[in-house]
Amino acid sequence: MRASELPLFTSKDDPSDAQVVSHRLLARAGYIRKQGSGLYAYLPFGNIIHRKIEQIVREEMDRAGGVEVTLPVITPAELWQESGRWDIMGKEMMRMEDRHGVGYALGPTHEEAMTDLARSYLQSYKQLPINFYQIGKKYRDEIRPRYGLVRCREFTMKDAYSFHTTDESLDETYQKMREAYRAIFERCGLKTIPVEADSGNMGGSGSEEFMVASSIGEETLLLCSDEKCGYRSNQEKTAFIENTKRGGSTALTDRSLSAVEGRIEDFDTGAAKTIEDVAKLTGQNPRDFVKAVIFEDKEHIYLCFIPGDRELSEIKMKNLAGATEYWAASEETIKALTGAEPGYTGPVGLKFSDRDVVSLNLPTGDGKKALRIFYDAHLKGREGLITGANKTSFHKKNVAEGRDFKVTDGHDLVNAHAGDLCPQCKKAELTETRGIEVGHIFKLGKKYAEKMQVSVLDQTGKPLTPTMGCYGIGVGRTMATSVEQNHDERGLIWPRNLSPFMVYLVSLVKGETETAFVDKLYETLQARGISVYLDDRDERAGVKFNDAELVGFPFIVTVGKKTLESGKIEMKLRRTGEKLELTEAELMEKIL
RNA sequence: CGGGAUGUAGCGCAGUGGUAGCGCACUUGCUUUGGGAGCAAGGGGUCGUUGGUUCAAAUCCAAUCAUCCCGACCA
Repeated sequence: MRASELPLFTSKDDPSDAQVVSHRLLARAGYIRKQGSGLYAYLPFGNIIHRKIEQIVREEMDRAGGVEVTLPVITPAELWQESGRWDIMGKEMMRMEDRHGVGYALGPTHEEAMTDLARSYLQSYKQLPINFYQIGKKYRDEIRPRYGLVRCREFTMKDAYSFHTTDESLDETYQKMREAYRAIFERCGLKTIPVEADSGNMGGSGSEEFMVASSIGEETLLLCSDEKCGYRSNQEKTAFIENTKRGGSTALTDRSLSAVEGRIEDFDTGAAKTIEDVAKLTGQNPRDFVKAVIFEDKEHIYLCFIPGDRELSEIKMKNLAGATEYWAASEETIKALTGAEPGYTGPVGLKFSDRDVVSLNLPTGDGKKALRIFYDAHLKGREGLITGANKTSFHKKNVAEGRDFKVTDGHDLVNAHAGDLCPQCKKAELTETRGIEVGHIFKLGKKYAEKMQVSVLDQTGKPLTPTMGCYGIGVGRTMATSVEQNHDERGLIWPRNLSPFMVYLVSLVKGETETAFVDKLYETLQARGISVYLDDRDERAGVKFNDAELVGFPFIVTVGKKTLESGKIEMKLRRTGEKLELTEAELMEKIL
C-alpha cells in the first residue's frame, strides 16, 4: 500500500485523556481513536492488526478442534432468565427493549446463547465432545472504563464453549485450549504467565488466567519464589498461609485454653477506632487485633472477622456468602447490629448470632435482614487479642479464641501477599507482581447445561447432562498489551506477526527514473510476499522518518539520492535501531 | 455510585466581567529538500448545554451533560 492510497493518521500530540503508553502511542500513531468512554474506532492500521490477531486466534482454535459459529450480539432476556443471570449480572449488562417491550441484553458473554444453540443441536453422545467458538463484539457497562483498549465497554472477544459427556473429556479439551492459548500468545509476541484463578460468577471449578506482566495490570499475581514448585495464582484465589518466621505467632500450639493468661476486660480507647490508632495507643501489633468488616445486600448483613494485619478478600467473601450485589454496610446498619458507632465492632458480646434476623429502620421493605457471620480460620487458637467491644469508645483486650468467642467453621477470607507461604509447596515464600488478564479458561461444569436443560442420550439410551468448559481471549486487550511490552520513546515496535506491514519504505526521491527505482523495489518486495507500506507523500525526510518510527513496522527501508548513487539500500531495524547498507538481494534475505 | 478535576478551532493549550487568542494541523504562493523547514497570505470556534446575575458573561452563580483521575466489576 502507498500512503497516497492508505493515509497515515499520525499526530504530534498525545490525546489529553490518554494515561497509559499503549493508549497514547496507538492514538498518536493513528491506530485507534476514542469515540466515547470505553468506545474506540479502529483506524486502518489498527484494523489490520485486529484482523491479524483474530486470524491467529482462529487458526489455533481450528487446529485445536474448535468449530466456529457466530451468535447474535443481541441476546433475548428469556435466555438470561432461564439461567438465573438476568438479575445476577446487574448493571454491567447493557439492556434494552424492542418496540413490543420484549427485553434483550447486548451480550457481555455468551454462555446462555451458546448453550441454547447447543441444546437445539445436540441429541447424542456421539456428537460430543464439541467446542463451539466465535469471535465477536461484547458489551459490558464497566463501572470505570480505563487504560484505552485494556478496559473497554465494547470489545472483541474470542469466546469458546465446549460440551462433554465426561470430566475426562472436558479435561482433555481444557488442556488443548491451554496449549492453543500458549501458541496464540507466543505468535502474538506476548510473554504470558498462566495463573490459577477464581472462577467468578461464571461458576465452575478449574480456572486459569493468562496474564501479561505489566505495571498497569489490574490484577495482583502471587508467584512461588521456588521455581521448582512453580505455583502461580491470582491473589483472588491464593490461599493464605501465614509465614510464622515473619510474624510472631500467638497461636495456642502447645498450650491448653486453661493456661490462657489474663482476664478479658473493656478499656476506653476514646476516639481511636482504627486498628492503626488503637495499636499506637496500646503498643500492640496489628496482628493481635480482630478486624471486623461489614457488608450488606438487600436481604443480608455479612459480618466478617479477620486478623487485624490483613485485608478482607472481597472475592473470597463473596464466593462464601453467595452475594452478588453488595455494598459496605451503612452506619445505621452497623449501629443496629452492634449498638455502637462504626469502629467498635467485635466478636465478643455481640447481641446477634449467625443467621439471626436484625431489624433495621429502613425507608423501604420490612427492615429485616439476616445476619451472616464469617470468621477467618487464621483466628483459630489466638489469644491476647484486642477487639471492638460493641460499645462506643471501648475495645476489649486479652480476648482468647475458644474461651471468649469461638471460630466454628473457619474460612480463608483474607488476601495473601508477598512474604506469605506458598500454598502448594508450603515452604517457599510468595512474590507479588501485577498483571493484565488477556485470556481465561474455565471448567464450567454442568451449571448451564442443567439450568437450561441440555441433554443427550448416552450409550444405553439414557439422558445425560453434558459438562461444559469455556475459554475467552480479549482481542483488543491482546493488542494493547503487546504495545505495553513492545515500544520505545520513538513509538510502537510491532512483532512481525502483528505488524500491519513488514516494511516501511521511505521514498526521498524525485524525478522519473528515481521514482521508477522506488516503484520497482516496492513491486519486487511485494512479489516476494513482503508487505510494504510506501511513504510517497510530499513530505520532508524528517517527517517520514519520525512517522516510520512512530507506527513501528519491523523494517524501515530508505531510498534517497545517496543510496541510488552507491547502489546500496539503507535499512534500519526498528527494534534495535541498527542501520544496514545492503544490496537488493541482501535486503530480501534479511527481511525473509 | 462516592471523592477529585476538566470542558475554548481537527489536536494540544492560554485567556478572572468590556464582542476570542497561541502552537501544531489545514488552504494558496514562493523558497527549501536525508531527521518534525522558512517567508507571505488565508480559512476555521453560537467558548459542552440550559437557565440566572449584570448595562455587559468564555470569565460570576445554579442546574445539567460529557470526559479523565482515585476506590467497588472483568477479556
